[in-house]
Amino acid sequence: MAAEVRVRYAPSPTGQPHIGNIRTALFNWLFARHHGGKFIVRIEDTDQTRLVDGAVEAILDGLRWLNIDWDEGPEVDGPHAPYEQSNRLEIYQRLSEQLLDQGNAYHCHCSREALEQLRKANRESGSYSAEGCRCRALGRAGAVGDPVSDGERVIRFAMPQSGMTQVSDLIRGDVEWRNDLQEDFVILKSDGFPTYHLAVVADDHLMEISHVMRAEEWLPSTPRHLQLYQAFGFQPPEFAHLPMITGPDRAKLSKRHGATAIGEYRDEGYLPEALLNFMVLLGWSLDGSTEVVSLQDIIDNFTLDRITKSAAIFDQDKLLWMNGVYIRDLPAKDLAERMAAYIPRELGCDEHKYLSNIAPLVQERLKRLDESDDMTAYLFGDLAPDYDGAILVQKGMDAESASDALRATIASLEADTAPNDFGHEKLEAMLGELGASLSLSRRQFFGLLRTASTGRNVSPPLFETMEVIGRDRVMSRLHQAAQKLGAAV
RNA sequence: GCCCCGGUCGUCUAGCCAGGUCAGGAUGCCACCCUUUCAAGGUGGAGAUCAGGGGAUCGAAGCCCCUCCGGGGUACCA
Repeated sequence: MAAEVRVRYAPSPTGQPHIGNIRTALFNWLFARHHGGKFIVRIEDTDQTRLVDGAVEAILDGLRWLNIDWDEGPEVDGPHAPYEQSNRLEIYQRLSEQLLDQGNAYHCHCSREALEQLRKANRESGSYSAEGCRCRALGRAGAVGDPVSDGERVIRFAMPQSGMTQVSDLIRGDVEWRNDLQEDFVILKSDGFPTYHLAVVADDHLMEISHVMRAEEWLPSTPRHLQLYQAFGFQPPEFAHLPMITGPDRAKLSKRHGATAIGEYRDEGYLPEALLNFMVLLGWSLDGSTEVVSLQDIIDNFTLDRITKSAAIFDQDKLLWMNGVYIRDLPAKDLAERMAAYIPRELGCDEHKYLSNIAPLVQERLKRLDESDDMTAYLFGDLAPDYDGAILVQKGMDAESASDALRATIASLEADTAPNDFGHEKLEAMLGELGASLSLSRRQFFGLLRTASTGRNVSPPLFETMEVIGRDRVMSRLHQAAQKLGAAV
């Protein structure tokens, strides 16, 4: 690779940025960073009918969230600005004129319906045939002379009617197409906007893109692009068509497969670094055995020869596992801060501090950050007063023995602990001994205390949890539990 | 219909290009260990006739041919 590596991510702002789309961005970015090249973002807003408000911002937010930075593009600009195709219309129009002049393009007045008929009539190939549409034969002069449909005309590229077009794809190898099977595709629409094909070729050339890395769904349109490069006399870039990401049914990932927008993953509490690690493994591998890879190692080893050819199903289960791995790997303070973002209350200064005491307790139980609120609810404030007292009674006990055990615990704690003397080690020693004298199993006794202290029968280790909750609140919760049991007895 | 790409455990994949030990790892699932619950961790297990069929070879997941299946593309969408 002699020249500088320049790759681009070229999304259309037609909705929420898709996970498959973002994966393409990620691969381009990794490739650029691996080669010390440039990563460019270009907004392909050539379809005026599908624009969605706020989509550009959502796309950029998605990139930022994953920590993918761009060297040229919206907000940062660069030597090839503007980076929104809607602001580059003159370029495409000028280029279309050039093709018209060269005889590589022509005006076409045919209606969609007429073309549809043509395609149907051509049952064998099912494609539009230049023979049916006479516009190409009319040439430039003929088209201009038709005042009636002047406003409806488009410009089509005149595909060569013989020969082959071949690409040496960096991932798929040599692929070739018969030119006579290709349609004369539209390059400039009747509204004056270019189609993807014209715009992408023009801008990739103008922006000096060295490698076009895009999803496999683009492979079939590559011969069109190659022919455009040739007609313009431009040197084509290298092409690398990435395997697609599919849903469990192996069809192209779409909304019906559940969460597909990058923002949903953020909202559900996935760590960006975990999602990134997971996504890169969809189609790329370091060595076949390493799964958790640091970003630096990914960048250092990100080469095209390690990219798979086959499409990959997006496996939520494995993502969840990996998210857990990354959560467990976080420094407690960092985890606490991230958890705070998922607790839908304003946390005071004390509560933030408290949260960093809690974080280590829930760390290895947390799979997603959005569980933070529920998983810490009983640690904050007062216990929900209305949990069912019946869950206090553990397997193999009755309410009376539970009640007795609770009263004994209360008495013992009141006598032998103080607010500043409520450490988990001491609690464990004390209550372990007490439990032994009670003719209850550890499981039963500790289970009872767990439920009484937390209102749940699942929690982090009991004594650490009690310590974090603190003596005052533990005592009041024990009393509360005793009352519930008293009512039941 | 036509064109193109793909096909290794349920899933992500290593191995393929430069044929040669029980096809390796991870996830998910199951069991056991640890254990005050849930997790985490540890150990083990089930799970792939390498899509199928031919062929050349002493030898094929790898090379060649055919078939099947899956997907993508066939728009004045990207």
